Amino acid sequence: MVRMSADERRESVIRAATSEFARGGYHGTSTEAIAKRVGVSQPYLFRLFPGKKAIFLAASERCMEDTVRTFADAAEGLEGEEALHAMANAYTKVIAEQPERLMMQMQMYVAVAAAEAEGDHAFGEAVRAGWMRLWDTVHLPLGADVNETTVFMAFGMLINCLVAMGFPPGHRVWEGMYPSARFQGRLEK
Amino acid sequence: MVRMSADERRESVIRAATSEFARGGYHGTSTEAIAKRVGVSQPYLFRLFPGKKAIFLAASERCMEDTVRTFADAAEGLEGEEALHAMANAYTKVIAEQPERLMMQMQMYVAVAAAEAEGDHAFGEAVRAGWMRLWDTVHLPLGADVNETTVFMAFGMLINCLVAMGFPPGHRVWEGMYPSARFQGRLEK
DNA sequence: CTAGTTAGTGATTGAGTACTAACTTATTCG
DNA sequence: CGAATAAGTTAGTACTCAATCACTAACTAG
Repeated sequence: MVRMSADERRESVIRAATSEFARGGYHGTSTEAIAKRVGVSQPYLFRLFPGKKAIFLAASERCMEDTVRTFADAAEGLEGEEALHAMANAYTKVIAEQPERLMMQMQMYVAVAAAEAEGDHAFGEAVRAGWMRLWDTVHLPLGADVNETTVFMAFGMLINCLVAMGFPPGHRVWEGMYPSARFQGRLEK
Repeated sequence: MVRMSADERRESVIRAATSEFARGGYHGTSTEAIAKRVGVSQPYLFRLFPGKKAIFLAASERCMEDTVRTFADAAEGLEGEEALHAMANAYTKVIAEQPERLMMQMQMYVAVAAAEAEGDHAFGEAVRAGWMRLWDTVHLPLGADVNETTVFMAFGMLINCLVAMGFPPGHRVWEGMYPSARFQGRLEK
């Protein structure tokens, strides 16, 4: 038996939960599945977190945080066309290497409506705040142009949806997306 | 007691299921909730459909069909900029009047990954086929320009996500989107 | 070495859920 | 009318799942 500090365990739980929730969504994922992936007993999760919802929230916030950082790091020190190119490339890397992060995003979005319908207003607030943080993070490097930022985010959401639907790389739906030369031409105007 | 033909009932079930699945997703929606909304006993659903998955599939296909028709009708007899404007307006109307159709789309997309992970390849195939039908439907009126079509679809997906997250009308995230004059300027180049 | 704390488990429970089987009621039509 | 058929219900089963409780094993400070 490998013992860890509670904080380290919580980290493991967040990672495992992200993978599981990304696949099955909130309701399609059992706490037992998460526990199994962590390598810990199911009841122990409830000592690390007050409940399943708290685990989902933690995974959601981590997901947003990671994405914000991805873009912030990519665009660091760059501006305009160069920043755009760098951020697009960074996201391309995420698509290939961590598609579960995109899926977790999607699961987050659809979970808001459900939560709000049940009276849980806090979750939606957190997700919207995360989105605004993400928005602002790409907005400045892109020259604070609302239209350009909106297009950038739109492409991101299209990518998420295409990945969710399982379109394989190389399929014609990706044609209008790669290379990010597309973005470049757009900014030049 | 109001009796209906099985086919009529199935229609009611599809409509009710769309509303319920849009909110809770596949796993977050019970067949009892659907039955209640239809006004029929829960076991009777299993006489109208072979199982819950079949209901979800039927609702998904209907959702795609409706969206394809929305765009086809809007763009009928129009081309280029005019078609773009008409389709954008049509979708704006859907956002306002039937947000559940957008949510059902999202639920469909995330359900594909889960289904595929469970070995159900057929559902994903159906959704991807629907997407391609939708793509082709907007592609021609937009002048068969891959880039324009991709941007159009991207905006659609961004809208879906913003609606899912519950951003209210008038919020600044919508700024870069309305009016669809945005689209017009884009095509003129 | 021992007392206290922290990490972790096993057993269980109560609520919910997809689906089945057997039965009942309305409608149609010869 | 009366029998066949189609629409619908009630009761029940087998199962899953989040959460609780009572307990044990490991680490650490004095």
